[in-house]
Amino acid sequence: MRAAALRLFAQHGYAAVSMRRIAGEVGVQAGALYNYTPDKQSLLFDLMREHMEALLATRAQMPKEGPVEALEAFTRFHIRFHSQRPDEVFVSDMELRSLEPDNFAVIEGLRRTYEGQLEAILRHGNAAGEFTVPEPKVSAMAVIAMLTGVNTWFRAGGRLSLGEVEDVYWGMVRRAAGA
Amino acid sequence: MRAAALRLFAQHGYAAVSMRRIAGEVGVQAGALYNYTPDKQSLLFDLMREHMEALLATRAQMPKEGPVEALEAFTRFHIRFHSQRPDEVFVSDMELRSLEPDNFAVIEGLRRTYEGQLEAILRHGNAAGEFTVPEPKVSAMAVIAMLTGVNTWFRAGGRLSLGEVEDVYWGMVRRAAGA
DNA sequence: GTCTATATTCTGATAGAC
DNA sequence: GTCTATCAGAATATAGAC
Repeated sequence: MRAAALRLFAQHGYAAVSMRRIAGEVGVQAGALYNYTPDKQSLLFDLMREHMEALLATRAQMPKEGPVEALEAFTRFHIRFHSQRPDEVFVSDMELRSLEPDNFAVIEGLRRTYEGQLEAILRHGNAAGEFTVPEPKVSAMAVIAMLTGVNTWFRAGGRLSLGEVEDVYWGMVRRAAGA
Repeated sequence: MRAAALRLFAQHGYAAVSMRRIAGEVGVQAGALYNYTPDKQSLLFDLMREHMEALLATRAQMPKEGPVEALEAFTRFHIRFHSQRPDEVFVSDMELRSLEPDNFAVIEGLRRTYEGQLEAILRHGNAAGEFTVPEPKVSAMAVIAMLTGVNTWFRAGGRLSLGEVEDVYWGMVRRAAGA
């Protein structure tokens, strides 16, 4: 059910997908879904929360390094992690407005935590004299927006491999940071 | 009707907004809307098409310059134009999937035209020896994603003025391009 | 744990009075 | 050009049989 909901939400949007349609994908009737989720909103919220928690948990396993290495690691990690989960990323970016206020606050908090990690890397690099980033908070959001944009066009099997895409983006991020 | 639809589509999503609700915002009954649009899909499509055409028309008025000046002008223009039309940008980015195939193809074509203009600037800069951009097409999409990201956090009256935001982003774009 | 059936509300769109 | 009324169908969610 969760896999079907994720795919359908990504493709058509939360509001445009009915519980009947999710059930149809799974091969059951609509009523059966309510044995697995209390309602449609919880289904969306759980998908988004678990995506964000997986993102933070995976990043937490990365080694602590110097600013330049940390920035490169963040860049490559972000591209790789997000390119492997296009539906989760799409839903998490597009359906924030479909969350009820309490649920929105939770997801927003997780997003800010992630942004804060990149901001910290930029600040440490500035302090160490390795970066010249005038606005670490703004720059962190700018870099994340740039990196997440990979998902809008990258397709495996295209002209560039994912590793080559990482190289291009890391080159831009490195230069943008003044490293 | 169009202003109400734009705002509601941006806030709640196309599928989540009913014609009755748009009519309620306008202060008429739902049936009256059909004197102004043949159906809901046309309403969305017209909003998106006119936004993209305004974007291209406004850019067409900009003077032709050398690569560095053109890149700075593009950067500042993109941020300014998009920050003045947050609802149009949001709908145009988020509701591509709500367009019927023929309508999608039209909007997609307009988007590619715009991306191609930035790509051309980068290619000319490379040819003139003023930029060192390894992948102009990829870099153009990366820059546009980064710049459009301003809309997700910028609010007039915050710590930074729009001009200061432009300065920060132009600094990142300039360095990323190797200019 | 899935089914059928249903309550209740809402949907896009149309017809015809005025 | 807006209204009321309506069509035909779909929405979420629930109840109760099995």
